[in-house]
Amino acid sequence: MGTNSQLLSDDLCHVRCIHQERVERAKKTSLTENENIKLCQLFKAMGDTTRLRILRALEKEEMCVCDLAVFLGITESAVSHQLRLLRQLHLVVNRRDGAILYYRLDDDHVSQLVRIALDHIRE
Amino acid sequence: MGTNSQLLSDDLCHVRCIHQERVERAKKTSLTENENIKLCQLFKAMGDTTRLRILRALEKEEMCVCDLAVFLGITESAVSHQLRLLRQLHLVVNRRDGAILYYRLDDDHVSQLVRIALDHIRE
DNA sequence: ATAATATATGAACATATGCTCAGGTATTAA
DNA sequence: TTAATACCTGAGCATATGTTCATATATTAT
Repeated sequence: MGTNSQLLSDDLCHVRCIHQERVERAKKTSLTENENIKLCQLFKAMGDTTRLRILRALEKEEMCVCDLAVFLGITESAVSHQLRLLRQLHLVVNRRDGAILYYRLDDDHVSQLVRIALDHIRE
Repeated sequence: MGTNSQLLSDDLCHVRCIHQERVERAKKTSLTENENIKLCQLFKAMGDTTRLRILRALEKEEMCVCDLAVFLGITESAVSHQLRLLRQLHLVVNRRDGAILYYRLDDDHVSQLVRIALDHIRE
């Protein structure tokens, strides 16, 4: 007979667990389901080549859909789909000037995230 | 006859472009292909519920594979697959203590990224 | 050595994702 | 009003992704 916490766990479901206390602490300090999902959506949005290039481009100056389509080498439809997603996550906003919609970053969080991420990959 | 830059673009491929200068500037200031891919990989890695929960848990204290499996409610195999990915991107590292591998965050970039992302979704 | 434990790996499968195409809406110009 | 421009949306399709299962490797205990 040992004192390993694995002996305390339920063997019926064949679960091994060395440090039950760590698991409990992790559960207690974890984010809410809703926060976790929103965080994931944000990072996932930035984890795509096309969307990241869009965000990087808008960091410098506002652009319209067809500008971005030419810059990226994809259809305006594809750009529009991605911009909708970025809008929903409050990463970009637009202003209308006649028939043209100019997109820009919503706030500077994107720039901050990119800066830190660059720090990471360059170290 | 107008002065819109769209008239200067090549009509053969049916490409519209309002602001050719902006496209050029975006191209000039864009990241290298390699940097772009690495940035995407980093954000994509954090853009998944399971991996983000792993990273958040390891922010507090180091854990082994079976701890994480119990915490997450998935198989150790699934955890191991995800940890390999996080290792390859230098987001986590491990130390061996006998047969057990303890995982922890590689550096504090993850914490910084999460903090800024939380600022964004909470505003 | 042999068995048990802890983790890693490859294959397979269901789901998610990003793109294009076709067509739709909104704004402007004739 | 009609045509043209700028953008949006839904469907369909090819690819990517995350999980489990079966199995392999590495370490420890008997």
